[in-house]
Amino acid sequence: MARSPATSDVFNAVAEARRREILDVLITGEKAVGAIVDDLSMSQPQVSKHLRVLSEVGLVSCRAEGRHRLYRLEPARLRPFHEWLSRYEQAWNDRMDRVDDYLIELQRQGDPQ
Amino acid sequence: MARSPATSDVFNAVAEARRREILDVLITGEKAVGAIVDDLSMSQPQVSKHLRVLSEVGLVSCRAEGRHRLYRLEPARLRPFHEWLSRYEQAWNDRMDRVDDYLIELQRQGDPQ
DNA sequence: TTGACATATGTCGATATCGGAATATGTTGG
DNA sequence: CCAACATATTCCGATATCGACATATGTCAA
Repeated sequence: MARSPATSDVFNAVAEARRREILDVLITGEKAVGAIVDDLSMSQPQVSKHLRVLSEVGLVSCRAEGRHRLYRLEPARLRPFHEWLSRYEQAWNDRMDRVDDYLIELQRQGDPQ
Repeated sequence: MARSPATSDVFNAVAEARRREILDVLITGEKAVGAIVDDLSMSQPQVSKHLRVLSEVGLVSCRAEGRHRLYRLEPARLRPFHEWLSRYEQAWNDRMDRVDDYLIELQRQGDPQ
């Protein structure tokens, strides 16, 4: 057997740094593909392909305006994400209560990379 | 050229469903590898490998107890995640304000998968 | 219609990744 | 030391994915 599907869920879509960059650019509002290409330094096909992935997952939506295609962030789709994270908030807080431990831990861990 | 590194950051570590399952299991507290193997239905080597990835990113820590190795969640490492998400909260809220639009949108979008 | 512009799609090579099976390392108790 | 157990590592084939390049599709303007 091999790898499981992959790019088909929000988690994987967001896992790619380039795609996060695109989402970041779209925070300010609707943008055409060309505008994104200019903002970031990526080839146009790349941007289009990444937009496709983001689109398939619903993280962005698209609207035609003349010969341009305006892509727009769909923040609602980040919800699964948010919900998943919140399940860990409690564990997080439990640790945070013991501030000393937390600080010691940060020190001990350092930056794993 | 080819794909960029990958498994080396929190986003990618969490992108894999199996790894999320492991994290879920660890929410309740420290567990040995064998216990995780039992809880989920994964082979022991798989679990060990995924734990390695999670460990390299700092999402779990490990402590030896006899011949067992107890893995523990490190929720603090989810912070980058949380911060990234919060950048989108505003965009999210802006949309939520217009409740009608939101509902219509949910309807229009359906579930992309 | 034609040509210019905007975007999408297809192909390709290099590499990463997953899961499975076998095996290596490490630890404990007798 | 040895056997049994717990976990880690290595090797493998199958497949996904990325980025680069070339090309197809689509839309406007004259």
